[in-house]
Amino acid sequence: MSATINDVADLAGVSIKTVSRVLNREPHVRPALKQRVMQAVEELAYTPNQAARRLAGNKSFLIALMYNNPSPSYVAGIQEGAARRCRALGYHLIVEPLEREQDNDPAPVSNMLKTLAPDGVILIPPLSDDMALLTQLARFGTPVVRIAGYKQGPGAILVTPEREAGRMAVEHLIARGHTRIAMVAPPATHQAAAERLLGYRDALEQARLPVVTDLIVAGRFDVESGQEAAARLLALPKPPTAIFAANDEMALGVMRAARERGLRVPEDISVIGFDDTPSSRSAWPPLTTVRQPLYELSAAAVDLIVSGGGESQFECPFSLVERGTVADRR
Amino acid sequence: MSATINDVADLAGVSIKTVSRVLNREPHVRPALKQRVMQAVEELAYTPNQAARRLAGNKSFLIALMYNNPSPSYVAGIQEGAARRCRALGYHLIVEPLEREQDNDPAPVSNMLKTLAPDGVILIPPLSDDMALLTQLARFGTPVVRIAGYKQGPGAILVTPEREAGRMAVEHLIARGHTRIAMVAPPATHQAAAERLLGYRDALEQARLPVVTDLIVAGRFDVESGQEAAARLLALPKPPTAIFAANDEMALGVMRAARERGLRVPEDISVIGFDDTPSSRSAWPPLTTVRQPLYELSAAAVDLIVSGGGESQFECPFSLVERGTVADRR
DNA sequence: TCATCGATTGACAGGGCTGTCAACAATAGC
DNA sequence: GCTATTGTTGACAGCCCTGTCAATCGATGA
Repeated sequence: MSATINDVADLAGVSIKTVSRVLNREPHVRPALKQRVMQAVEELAYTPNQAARRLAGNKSFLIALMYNNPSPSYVAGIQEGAARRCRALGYHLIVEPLEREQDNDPAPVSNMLKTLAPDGVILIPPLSDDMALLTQLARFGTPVVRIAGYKQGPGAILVTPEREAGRMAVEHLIARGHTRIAMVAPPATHQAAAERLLGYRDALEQARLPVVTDLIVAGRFDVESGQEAAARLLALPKPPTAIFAANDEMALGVMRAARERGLRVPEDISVIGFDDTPSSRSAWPPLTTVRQPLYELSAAAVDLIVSGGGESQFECPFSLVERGTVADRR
Repeated sequence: MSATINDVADLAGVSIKTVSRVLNREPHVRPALKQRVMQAVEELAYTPNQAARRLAGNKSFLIALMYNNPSPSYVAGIQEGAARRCRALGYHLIVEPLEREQDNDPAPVSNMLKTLAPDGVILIPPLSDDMALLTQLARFGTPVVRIAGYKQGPGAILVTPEREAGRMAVEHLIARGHTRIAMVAPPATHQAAAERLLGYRDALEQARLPVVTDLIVAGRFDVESGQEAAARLLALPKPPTAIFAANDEMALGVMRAARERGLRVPEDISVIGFDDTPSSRSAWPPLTTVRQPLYELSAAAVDLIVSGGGESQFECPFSLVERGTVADRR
């Protein structure tokens, strides 16, 4: 079968403990020995056995990604970055899709924590702010990284500057000459996304434009709610010339509503989304949106767990993806 | 810390071996004892330690999902079904995104197989037909389930009746009075999807309609290639009245091409896709498409691994999702 | 009634690795 | 040159389970 640490030790002519030290990058090994060991490892194509490692020590080299986020592209982006980074560091990623927030059965989570004892857990919104879950994880002492977490609570928070990103989107609109800008806001439950609304206000205020409450309508992150919200917005006596939707799905809904009223995008109404989902790319006209660096974000989350870093913030660059739904009115 | 099997054995007043037997559903345990043990397990909230279990026995209770499929929604669907089923059976899912087919570095895979020793591996297309990978997996003796695998090769194949599904789509068109039906075919490399083309022919032949080679153009599964293909199709002297695209992205491209020529969907040209991605739902008009039962498929894959079942076929029901891109010409 | 045989139970030995600790070597300090 | 440190190395125990195998129990058949 597969080579064991004994084989390597024999081949290198050292004790298994020394091999172990080399493998775990522990100090106190002379370079010459280290060299010999590494060569033996190479020669035998030796790979340490994870189960034995975990049983003896306390590291499992496993990281769990928990989510109940309904957007496949968001989850996939995060997952891809995390898995790649894990691989590079000799870790592996376990995925744990949880049921919706209502179903707060703690058993599956406790279960997983006990059987697998992952070295860390990555949470993505809206789980990042699920207090019950956070408390449960804290009881186990498992390091937790909350991506785009917002509320105070146990576990490192990896803040994404959503507020700045929201502002960036609106500034783009303002720079194109729009002054009457509406927003399809995120649902109140999604705390991190609420920051986007704050960014919207920031941009408006900085440009000395009024913040009109009629121009802010909350949606539920799906196409239908975006459509409904936009229908209301466009029926206003003084309708907006541009609409910023808190995610792409709702932006697509906005475009639908516009079309229903016989309005052309972007000639009659400009639209900007958030997330850069595949849908936004394949829509017609292709949606101008804000891209989150999911890949980099989750890679950083893994790093944070592996390095055992405490509370930390990661400033990552959002970028505006200009496509075809914003008209220049200057 | 967490309770061990010894604690359970003590509480139940039996040997640890008996506890082990109960936990693993082995025979030769008297109901009375079984009862006592289960109660002790309950009381201590005991969960067996995966690492120890694997070290001692040969089961890791881990299943690996490997993919390099670029469609987030496809991967997410499969993953969701697999992870849920795993949880129900006491297993866990590891995800391994592989690099594109070109990068055939076997090291990461061997590595993972040796360190984690998963009880099985699930492959999704196009990996399901990656011979190099299949051979490598076979060398390790790890059970493999290939979702929508096509070519002969080692490992159980889980066939999805893509051919029938393709035919279903085209029959839908024919039933609506279309007789000149084009297809944006899948790339030749995607074997499973090639079945969809066969289904297209089947439907045409059964309806005694001619199979015109000019009406079959291959795409690359992305919006652009769908657009290009449709541009060619629509520029034909006798253009089709309906186009069946081998996936949703290309169908969206078809709609784009139609719009560019000033054609209305579905009034002037009907379009039907394949996969039921989120994009198809949020497109305008929403795309009529074929839904694959991804969730059920991957759950079945897990079952196959856990039960140790050999070669097997799973007939799963595709369904036609009628939305707004097919006109009735009768 | 007694040997026989299957059902039931437990003792024990690892599985592959890391933590602990003791042994020993090299270096520094006086 | 000699002791006090610090740096290196290995022996050994043990992590928590399962496989093996022997022991015990109870029932069956002669």
